[in-house]
Amino acid sequence: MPTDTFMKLPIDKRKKVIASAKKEFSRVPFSEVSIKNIVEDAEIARGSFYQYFTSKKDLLTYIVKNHIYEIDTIIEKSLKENSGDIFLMNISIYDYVIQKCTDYNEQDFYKKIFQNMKLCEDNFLDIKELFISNDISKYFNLIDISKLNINSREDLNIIINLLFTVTTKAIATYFTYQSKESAKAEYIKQLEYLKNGIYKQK
Amino acid sequence: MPTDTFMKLPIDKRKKVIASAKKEFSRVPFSEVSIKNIVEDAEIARGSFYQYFTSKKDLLTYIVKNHIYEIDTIIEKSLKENSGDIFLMNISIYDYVIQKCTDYNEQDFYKKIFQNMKLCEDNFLDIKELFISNDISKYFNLIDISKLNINSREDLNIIINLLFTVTTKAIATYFTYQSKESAKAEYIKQLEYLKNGIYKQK
DNA sequence: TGCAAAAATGACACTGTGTCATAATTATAT
DNA sequence: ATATAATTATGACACAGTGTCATTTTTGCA
Repeated sequence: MPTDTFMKLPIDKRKKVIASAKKEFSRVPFSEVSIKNIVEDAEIARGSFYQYFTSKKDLLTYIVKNHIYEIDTIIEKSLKENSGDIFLMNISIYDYVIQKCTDYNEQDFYKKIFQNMKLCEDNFLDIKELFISNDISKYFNLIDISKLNINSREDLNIIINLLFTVTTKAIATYFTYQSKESAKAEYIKQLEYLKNGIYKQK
Repeated sequence: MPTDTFMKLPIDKRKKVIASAKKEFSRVPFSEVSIKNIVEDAEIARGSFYQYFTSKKDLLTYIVKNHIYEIDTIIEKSLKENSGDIFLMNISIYDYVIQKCTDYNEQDFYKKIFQNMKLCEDNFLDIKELFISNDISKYFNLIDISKLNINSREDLNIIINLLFTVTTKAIATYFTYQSKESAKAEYIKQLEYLKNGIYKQK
């Protein structure tokens, strides 16, 4: 989290810093982002940056979480409105993230974020750390398992992970597609295969 | 690719450079890997490094591809031996990569590689660029589609991508698991869900 | 108005980068 | 064996960017 100092800044100055940061994060992958460029573009002293943020990671996490802050709410809402359907829940996450990230001409920024997201949590830039605040297992009781082909709580976990893997990849891929419609169509089709199986049913 | 100069080096010197590089790549994620550390550990001059490799990326790609060079052969072999079953093909890829990467005490190295692999191709450290040399569509005619629930060539592509996403993630996750057995068990279960569907079949 | 707390500043010491002129070694021709 | 050309090795060098911190400037408030 940014420091109090940053939070108390006049809104215009704060916006300018964030705008410069987004510009830089849109330019190159995370590891190549230069704080020098950000402070020059935002016209603040180098030292000031470190009075506002503890690190590059701190800054990026703040920007992203500040923008995509409702995921938990979206998950809960979707499950309640769709009688616990985990497929619709995943589509809700997908739609929400896509909508948020393509609004306000932020495509370049989020394209970079998603493309550079790690496959697996190591340092960070892992989708889970960046977006999902807590353990999603708290929503397990909202899921309707009667339609699912599971024998244990373990199985449910495996299914959730499987769906999450596919949704995450689909979001990341979305930004590289020419046609946004076919990106979504392909994702929906993948979910259909997950639902009914790739094999022909007898 | 490394330069001719590197290739013509005495085997011992080459091995020493590669060993030092692996040590460094095992220590930190790609972006933090320092060529300074590598040349010091390998006891070569800084300038020599740049006479051998054009970049850090060049070096890493060489090491990995040099070690995991048979993926294409594995895919072809598996499809031919298992009458075109794409699920068994994915398991073959999984097994081959895991076996290669856990042999020779290279776990730390490959753990770092997979954990820092990108979700999507941007710069690189994308699994596709690193491992798969060519378009896999050349194996399409080896796949038995009679068992699959598809209506078009497009559908087959979607299925392949879906499976590949899941397999890639499973490989990456493998290195973070305590129990290697349960890592594989979970992957196999995910494939079962992909095969027969998450929904109960009537 | 004065003074303490908060915020801003940029020079500084560091770390690491890739290059390149020069030196050392090796290969080839006579 | 020797001269010469080609290849390879070397580390100093100029750069770019980092995070810190002593100092200056601004702000809030008694």
